[in-house]
Amino acid sequence: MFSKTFGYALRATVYVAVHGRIDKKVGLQDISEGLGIPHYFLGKIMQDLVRHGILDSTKGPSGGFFPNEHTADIPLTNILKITDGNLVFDQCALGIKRCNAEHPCPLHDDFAACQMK
Amino acid sequence: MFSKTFGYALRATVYVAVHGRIDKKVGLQDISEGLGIPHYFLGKIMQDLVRHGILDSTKGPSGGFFPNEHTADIPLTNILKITDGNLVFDQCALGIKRCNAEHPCPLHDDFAACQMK
DNA sequence: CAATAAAAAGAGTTAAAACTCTTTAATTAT
DNA sequence: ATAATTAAAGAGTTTTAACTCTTTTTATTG
Repeated sequence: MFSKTFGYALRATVYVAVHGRIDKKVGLQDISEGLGIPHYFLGKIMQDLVRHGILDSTKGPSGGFFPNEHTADIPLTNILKITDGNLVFDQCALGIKRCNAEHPCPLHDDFAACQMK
Repeated sequence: MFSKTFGYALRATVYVAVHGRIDKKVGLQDISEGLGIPHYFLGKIMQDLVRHGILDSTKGPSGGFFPNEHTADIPLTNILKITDGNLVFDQCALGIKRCNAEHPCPLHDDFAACQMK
């Protein structure tokens, strides 16, 4: 349902939001040790988060990751979309192919209400 | 977080509970077509459910799957344990290795409350 | 009791997710 | 300017989950 990658991304974002500022960047090493996430793998995930504007980063000595003006307001679902794509959002909660507004499954309406696309 | 297999198992169990009785068995074909789950794969999953007593089955012509006296009362978490193991239950919600009752993470207590082992 | 129909069991293959390593580019400090 | 440091990018490998096929066992029915 949710990938491990999503969990890592979420936790790393919170970690940077809590520990970092523009004048106090958080290094990859620091995050991966602090959260127990494989170093190289987390690198890839962080790349993605920065690319999508969830966080900012700089290279070079004393470089690292830090929150930007949006970070605190980003809906969790944005991160979910980045790591896991839209699958959770555009398919039936019960996996029924012909489920739609006309022929809703028992969960259709409740589920639609919390998808907030 | 939850495997696809778990979703299949859950849906198939409900399908059999709804459509089957001891004198009206539900065939694998029927379930897999009704729910859009790959035939052979579902076979494996059903095997497991029967082995663990979630459902009953008989072989032979007009054989198939049917609910037993427990089926309706089985906690969803039993099925989760069968398909996904205990991982969801015995590790920290935030994935922090040194999280425990003494050194709880922010979610520890809330999460423990809903693990109901 | 033979033929048939169904699930169970065994033994895989394929595809996707998780993870690693190496090289390159950017930044800082000397 | 050069060396050092750090993230980005590229190009993988490994592991796990998802899925498939074949053979065997069990039950039913004519």
